[in-house]
Amino acid sequence: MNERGPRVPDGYDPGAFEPFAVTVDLAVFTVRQGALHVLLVERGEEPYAGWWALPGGFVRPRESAEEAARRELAEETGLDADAITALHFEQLRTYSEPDRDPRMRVVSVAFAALLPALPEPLGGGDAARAAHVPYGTVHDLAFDHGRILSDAHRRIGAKLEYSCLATSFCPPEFTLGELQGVYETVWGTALDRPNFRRKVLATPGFVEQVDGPPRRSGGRGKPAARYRAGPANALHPPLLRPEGRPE
Amino acid sequence: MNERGPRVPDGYDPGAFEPFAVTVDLAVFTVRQGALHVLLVERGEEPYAGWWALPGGFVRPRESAEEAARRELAEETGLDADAITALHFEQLRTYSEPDRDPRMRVVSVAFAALLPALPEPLGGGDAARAAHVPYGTVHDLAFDHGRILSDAHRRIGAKLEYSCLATSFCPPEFTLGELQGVYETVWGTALDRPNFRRKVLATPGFVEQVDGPPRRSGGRGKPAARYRAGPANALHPPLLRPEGRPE
DNA sequence: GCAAAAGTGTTACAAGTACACCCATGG
DNA sequence: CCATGGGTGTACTTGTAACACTTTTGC
Repeated sequence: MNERGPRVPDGYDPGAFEPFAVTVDLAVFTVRQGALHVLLVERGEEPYAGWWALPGGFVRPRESAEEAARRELAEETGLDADAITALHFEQLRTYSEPDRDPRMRVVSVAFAALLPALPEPLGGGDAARAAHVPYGTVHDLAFDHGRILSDAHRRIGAKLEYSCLATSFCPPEFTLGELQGVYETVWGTALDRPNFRRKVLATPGFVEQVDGPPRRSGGRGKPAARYRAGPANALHPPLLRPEGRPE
Repeated sequence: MNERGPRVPDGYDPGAFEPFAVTVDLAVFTVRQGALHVLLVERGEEPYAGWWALPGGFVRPRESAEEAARRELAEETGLDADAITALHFEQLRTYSEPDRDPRMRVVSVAFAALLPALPEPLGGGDAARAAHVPYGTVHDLAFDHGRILSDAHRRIGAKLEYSCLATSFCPPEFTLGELQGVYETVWGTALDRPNFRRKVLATPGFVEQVDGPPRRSGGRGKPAARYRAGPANALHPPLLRPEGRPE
């Protein structure tokens, strides 16, 4: 039967169907010290007590999944609302297998978010235990979160190829070396610097040079010019990874 | 608060939160007579009685959204289970704005499906009124289905660029002219035939030539060689549309 | 001076674009 | 014999890959 068609006129009685819980799960990525990190929280109760899990929570009655995702991220990281609205947020897909949560029927909308490597304000939120963990070091996540996380990683990697997404991993001003580092850590491959440079600068609106003194990127080496993200959000032609396979 | 964390120990009482209805909505595309068509159903009841809408329905207590989508499509088209499992099915995204359905809180997981232009078995299903409508001719759809449909169209168009998806629009055996027609009708642009041909044949596993007599594609012209879909599902390098902008 | 990082140049090759042209069939 | 769609060849342009080389800093 099709409850939205004319054949089930009582299909809209809120008590006529089994209730679903709707949650959001967040895959929050950061590039720190040349390694890709993910924000994880430690569960305090059964099931999976003591396990690492993706941050997330219930969608409230009067908010959309996107709003819930932003709210949860704010609570988990302690970032203020302005910072949250600025960063890249993207719906991944929805996980709805009947037994993905042993307690009840939970349908979860997964999101990916990209953070620049800010001074770590964790603990400012109300999360019991939360940490940016290097991607790939925690293999057993609660529920189906391991699958969600690997789906998110694959998606982010693919999007770097044809979008300007990489700047979302960077602070407001960055060097081309840092930008290249984002690609290299997410993809796990080395890139040719001269070619990367040309490619980025040849794409109009990807990055804009910032006037002013060049920036020191730590210790040795020639000071690099500073750039900020440009208005473009698509890359044409795409910046394909060496042996890349999309999707 | 975060009901999946340790701070809300009663967060799992099924009655403790407002119930959500979870539905699936389907954007079912076909290429017929050189035009892109979408499967729409006419609503029989309020709200939006008499309006065209995407087919869809509630997710049942023991099925995933993917299973619900396949079941609904079978009911709507009358196709048998084998045909349904064979065709391309893809989760698009989830629409969760609180007021997208005026009656109650409905979270809908949207799917896109691609059908080859089969002999139309519509009415074999139990849909009141369903039809393959040329894409773009119906502008006012019920609920937020207009938005879902345009999102689906954009996604399908983008996926043609880097996946072997186009063969899903074709019958088991097809000509390169028909395959090119799929690209041209979905993208709305003309393609150079010699280049298209070379590109497709140069991608290993995209199509495989079928031995046997060449096929007449209607009336005039040289008979074309027949092909079937190959084992590949990604296109490397991608087949970019003339002035394509992804996403 | 040496290592490290930024930045420039060059060359060889692969891929995409835009055509002109021939082939087989139906009317 | 001509319109129509299938199929081949080719020159031109663009993009990519690889790598040599110079510049500017810290130590």
